[in-house]
Amino acid sequence: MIDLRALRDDFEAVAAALTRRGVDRAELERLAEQDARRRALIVEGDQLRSQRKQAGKAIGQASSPEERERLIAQTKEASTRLSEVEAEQAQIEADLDAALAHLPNLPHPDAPDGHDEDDAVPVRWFGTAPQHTAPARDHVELGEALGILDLQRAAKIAGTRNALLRGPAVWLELGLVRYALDYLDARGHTPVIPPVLVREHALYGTGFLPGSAEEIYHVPADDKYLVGTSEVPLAAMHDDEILDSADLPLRYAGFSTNFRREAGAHGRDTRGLMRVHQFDKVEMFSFTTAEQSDDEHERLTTMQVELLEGLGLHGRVVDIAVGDLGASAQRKYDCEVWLPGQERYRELTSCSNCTDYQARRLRCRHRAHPEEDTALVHTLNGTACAVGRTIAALLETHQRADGTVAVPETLVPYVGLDVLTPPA
RNA sequence: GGUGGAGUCGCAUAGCCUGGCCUAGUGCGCCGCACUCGAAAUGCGGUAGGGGCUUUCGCCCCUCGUGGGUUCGAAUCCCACCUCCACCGCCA
Repeated sequence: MIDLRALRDDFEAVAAALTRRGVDRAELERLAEQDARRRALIVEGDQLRSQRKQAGKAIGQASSPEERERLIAQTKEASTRLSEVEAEQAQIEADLDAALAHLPNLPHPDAPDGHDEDDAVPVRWFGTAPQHTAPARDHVELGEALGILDLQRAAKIAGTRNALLRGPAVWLELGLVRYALDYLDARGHTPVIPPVLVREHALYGTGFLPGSAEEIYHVPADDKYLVGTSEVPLAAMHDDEILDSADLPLRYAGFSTNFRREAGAHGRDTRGLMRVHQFDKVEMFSFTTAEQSDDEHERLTTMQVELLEGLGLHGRVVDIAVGDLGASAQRKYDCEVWLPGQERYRELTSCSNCTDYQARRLRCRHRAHPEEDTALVHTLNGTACAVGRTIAALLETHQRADGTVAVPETLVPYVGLDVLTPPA
């Protein structure tokens, strides 16, 4: 949620920033008008309540029954008017909240213009491009040939866009998770395994609701939701808390299974591990002060690159265009890895600075001393390892002409294997 | 799933039956001041969050789990819901 006060006090700046993201200026003007009306109602309501309070005291101390009746009649009028004012205020606040809930975050001034992934601007490259003598095979072909990926049976059990890993792929998955968690733990990110079936509030607080409802699995019997990323429970950990500024940045590494309906993705990535309804992921999450968040964004992005480089993958970091940002993000970097089987760069990880947008909804604040005012924290999230996509990239990158796939050196101790070999 | 209990200003509690001197008391914690060479102890004062108004100083309103209701007036009465705890049953 954006700051309504900023919209009031600095309308032109907010309007300029949000129109970059495609928000209609007229809508913002309407919001500003509603805000003014709301405040006028607050003033009137406060006055009426104040009157009523005074009168109520006088009634309690009335000297005679006649005096008492007279005062009661007077107060009745104020109460009637107050109920009208309160009704109008409630209505306008409901409208305002609904409209605000749909507004995206103000973009970073340096985030590039544009509408979709093609407008993203590459900012750096990492690793070296793999050289294959034979034409590269894609991860589905490789996984099936190695006997570690069974998509037919996954579909039989659960429908399309599901995967079944078996044998060495399981060690690969668990090794990747431990590799990422070890890396993060050593850098101050506390490992967390959070709940993945959560209340609506957690999704609202992180900005996924009401905007992305069609992407989220809902369990109506209990009115709960399966999260699409552990960003959701990690952010909600400090819902309605006032953190000690000295404890910031507060850093976590969440591991969870993630569920996504992929409602708008018909026809895209229908094969393999790139886009499935259920996948495991290690996620980084940081709570920082407003002053720290830009640096923390760079820090998380750097760690993402190191994690991918450590796996011998080649790719680039792109600065996502404002029109392609998620609602909560002020700026987002994606790490795109070269997939030899597809002959293109594909997003493997992604890192967003959400500034105070989630914190305002979550009422997550910090302060240094009891006598100071509170300030909203900034929240940031980034993928450390999206396991399915990473396995795809590893298979395609490290495949060899003889049909085997090398396990990168850093991963060998975690996986317990140095090569994946087709069954005899 | 069943039964019972409980949600009050950081923590612990009083207040609710009997609505109005509740501007929510008390203890602990915390901050400041005094005393002290310093500290402890002691004394005094302060100590929530949010919103609005205001050039300033300040002032006002809301929040006693949440939302409704009754009433001139609700922490207090009524209804619904949420959450937590205990025990029983079932269960990895």
